[in-house]
Amino acid sequence: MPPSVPERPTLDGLEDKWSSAWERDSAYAFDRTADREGVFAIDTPPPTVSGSLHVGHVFSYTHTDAIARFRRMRGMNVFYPMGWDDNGLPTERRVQNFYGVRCDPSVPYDPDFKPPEKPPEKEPIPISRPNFVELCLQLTETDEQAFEALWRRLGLSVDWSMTYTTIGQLAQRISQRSFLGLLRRGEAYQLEAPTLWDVDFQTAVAQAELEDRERPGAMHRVRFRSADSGEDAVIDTTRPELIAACVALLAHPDDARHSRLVGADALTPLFGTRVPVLTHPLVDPEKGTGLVMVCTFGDVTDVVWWRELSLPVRSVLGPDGRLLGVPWGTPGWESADVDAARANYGELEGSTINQARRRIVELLQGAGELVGEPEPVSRAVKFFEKGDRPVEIITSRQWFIRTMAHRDALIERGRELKWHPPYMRARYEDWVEGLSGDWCISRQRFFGVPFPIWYPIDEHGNLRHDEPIAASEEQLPVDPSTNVPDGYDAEQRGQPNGFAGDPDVMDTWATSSLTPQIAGHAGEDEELYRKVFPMDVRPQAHDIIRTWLFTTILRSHLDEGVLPWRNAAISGWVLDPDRKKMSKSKGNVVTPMHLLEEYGADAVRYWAASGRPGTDTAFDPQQMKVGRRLAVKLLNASKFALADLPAEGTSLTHPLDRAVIARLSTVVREATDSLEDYDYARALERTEDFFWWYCDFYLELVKGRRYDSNPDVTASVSLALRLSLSVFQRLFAPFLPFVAEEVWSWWQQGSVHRASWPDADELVVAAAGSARNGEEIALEVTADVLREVRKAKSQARRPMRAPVRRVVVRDTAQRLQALELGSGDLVAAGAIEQLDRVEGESFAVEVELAPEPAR
RNA sequence: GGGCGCGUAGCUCAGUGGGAGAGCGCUCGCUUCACACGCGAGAGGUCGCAGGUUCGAAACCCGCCGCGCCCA
Repeated sequence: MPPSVPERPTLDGLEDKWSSAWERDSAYAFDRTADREGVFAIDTPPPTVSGSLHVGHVFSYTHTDAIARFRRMRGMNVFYPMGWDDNGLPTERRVQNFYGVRCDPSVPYDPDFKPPEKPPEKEPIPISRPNFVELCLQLTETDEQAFEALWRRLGLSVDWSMTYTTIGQLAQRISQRSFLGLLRRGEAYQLEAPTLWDVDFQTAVAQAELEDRERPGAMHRVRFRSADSGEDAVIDTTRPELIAACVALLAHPDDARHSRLVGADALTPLFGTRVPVLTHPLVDPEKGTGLVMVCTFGDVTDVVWWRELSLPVRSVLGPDGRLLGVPWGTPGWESADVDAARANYGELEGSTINQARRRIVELLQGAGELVGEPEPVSRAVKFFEKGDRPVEIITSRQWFIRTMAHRDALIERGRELKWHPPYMRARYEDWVEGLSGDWCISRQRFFGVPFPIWYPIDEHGNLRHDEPIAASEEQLPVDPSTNVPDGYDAEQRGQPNGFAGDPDVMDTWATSSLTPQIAGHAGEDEELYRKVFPMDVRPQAHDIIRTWLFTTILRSHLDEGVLPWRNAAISGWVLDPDRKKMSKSKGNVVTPMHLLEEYGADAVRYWAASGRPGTDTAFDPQQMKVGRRLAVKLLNASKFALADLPAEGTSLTHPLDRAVIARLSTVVREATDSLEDYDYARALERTEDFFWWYCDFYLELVKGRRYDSNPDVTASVSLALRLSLSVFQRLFAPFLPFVAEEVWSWWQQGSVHRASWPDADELVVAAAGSARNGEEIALEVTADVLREVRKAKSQARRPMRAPVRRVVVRDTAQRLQALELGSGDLVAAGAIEQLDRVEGESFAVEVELAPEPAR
């Protein structure tokens, strides 16, 4: 096919032109008839669908796309699906704000409900759970369409026929099926236990969803008294509002200061409750008085003490974060002075934690039990990462997946996995080693995958949590709040001798930890699943190693006994120009669409692909300009090499042509090795570096021969140009897919993205022993001299085409001999009339310009 | 407090034992037959600080300082 090169090549419109062509030709479709060995499967991260994608998404998804395109050109059958993570709290919050509604499960379903045009300014409208879920589905679908449009514009080579959502029927079936399997095998269990709790969202949260925030507080020194001797037992606490929940005082076993108290009981101030004074090695004798109170529950250490010392539970905190009513004087709530306890506690009941803390300090002061003044302190407080108030620990019934029992095996799995970059494995191991409890997966929320579980109700109307009724395989996916278990009628819901559905939904990570199974249709399409699982690579950012990466390994380990993938490719973050993490709360988030419009997709991708694996990278539009320049350069170099090019010969007969191909083979080898090792950035850097050199020196040197009228002269250079451009176009294809496709289409059949990746060995053959004959040195010396000639012209402020009367090159004999091979091109490119060579120790060039012509 | 990473030109970053590098920015020049969205040239650095290993250290080791992230 003769090349068809546009008169004025341009980048404008390439995104639309080629993305629709790729869609039309199913250019990136996974071929499910192919062999398992030829499959390269990617466990694409499903972005959270709440709002919009930002430039950080563009950054990391470009990395994955470059790898996908490379593997495809290597002949692999690439499985590259997209998923949308649309279930969970982020969506609920977005729907609440967007429509001005809130979910109230007690409200009946209204089939005609329409959200108001504008959200109400004051109170959100309470709507039923099914109505709420409908709005969630509606809004996420709109967002997902916008996300897909952006990905297409960016040129992700995703197979859009494989898209899944984490709220979809497929994901629900697979999540529920996996859960039921875990339940059967005893890896999932239900337990009433102290649980991390967010009082605003009123749901359990997991250890992995916590973050520390530094908060001001105050250390209070509070006097307890020994029940028998009346002796002081003074403790320090930041949480005096929990004194009513105190179940023990603790000292370190070696702390002599408190040994007389140990073994006796103490009375709590204000409430007069007897609590034992015990010892535990976790108490820090250096802190405060060395005596601490244990409450149920003030923090996670309290849970440890409560469990290890078999202490009772006294809960004063409700799920809404307010102090509960307490039946003083009944078993468990005994008091030395019941009336005083009632009176004092009456001041606190119903108030929030902060209100109660202020009031109890006044009560303690009034009773003379506060020693000194509260001392301001700043300390790390645990928050749910999406929450606004500190997490509390509240006893509730939750579902757990066993992790503690599998810790050693999970660390071993982490060592089987190949990490890119390798040091990221430390984050995984640190996390697994630091786990303190099993994974709580139930959430008291609405938009998520329900537990496929009902409970029988006995004749007295009590739920039998210990006899859960599991859904059958045929029922999946089920919503136990509308579906009915086998053997029951719908009328029996909530009735004595009837049943009740489990009201909770699964944590969003409990679904997204199954992305390899969901994308591969595990248990649904086993032929497909066996071809793609275990997958080749999990690409993701480093901040979710403890959540997504860890839980995915856990689920595959428990369900399949294997690693879910062989490689983990960890990307960094995009930081703002001040090197701060981009986040919505900081208001420094950059949305990508306008960048794609201003610089073009290839340019934005160039910036993204320049960020090293695992390394945080500053947002830098300047780099996008550089990327655009590179794309334009590829257009123009291709035009030069292809437009009206004379016929090529069958072999490279000129030494410089052989040399440039030999050097290109080295670049191909480096780029290939780097990409094989997931180092897209190095591959791009090496390719780009050589390409600019090639344009600045090789293309300039061969111009004389390229435009020669003698076909014997042009045969070799034509071959070299076509060969090298073909290689460059393919090397750039993973990074600059649009411009690469454009220039490829001028002269080649089919898509460059389905072309075969350049082969370094073939280039070595084509270069025909160039390196052996010193021809690469010839190319080097020739370029060195040309640079000196240019320098002389530039310093004389003359045009580059200005004629040179004489050039004297001083160099070693070997290099002078090599220069002979390139001298023809050199004198043409430099407009040199006479080229002389003088043997010498070191390289030096004298340039004598021809006199400036009279104007 | 522990772990990991980072510190090289004004900026963004390559560089893992022998020569101080690239791009951008800046300055100067050049309508050049692929490209002015271009080309050529130039200025610019105590390689965070201190010590050690070595014939030789930006690189390896130790300590410190600073930044970031994760964990406690």
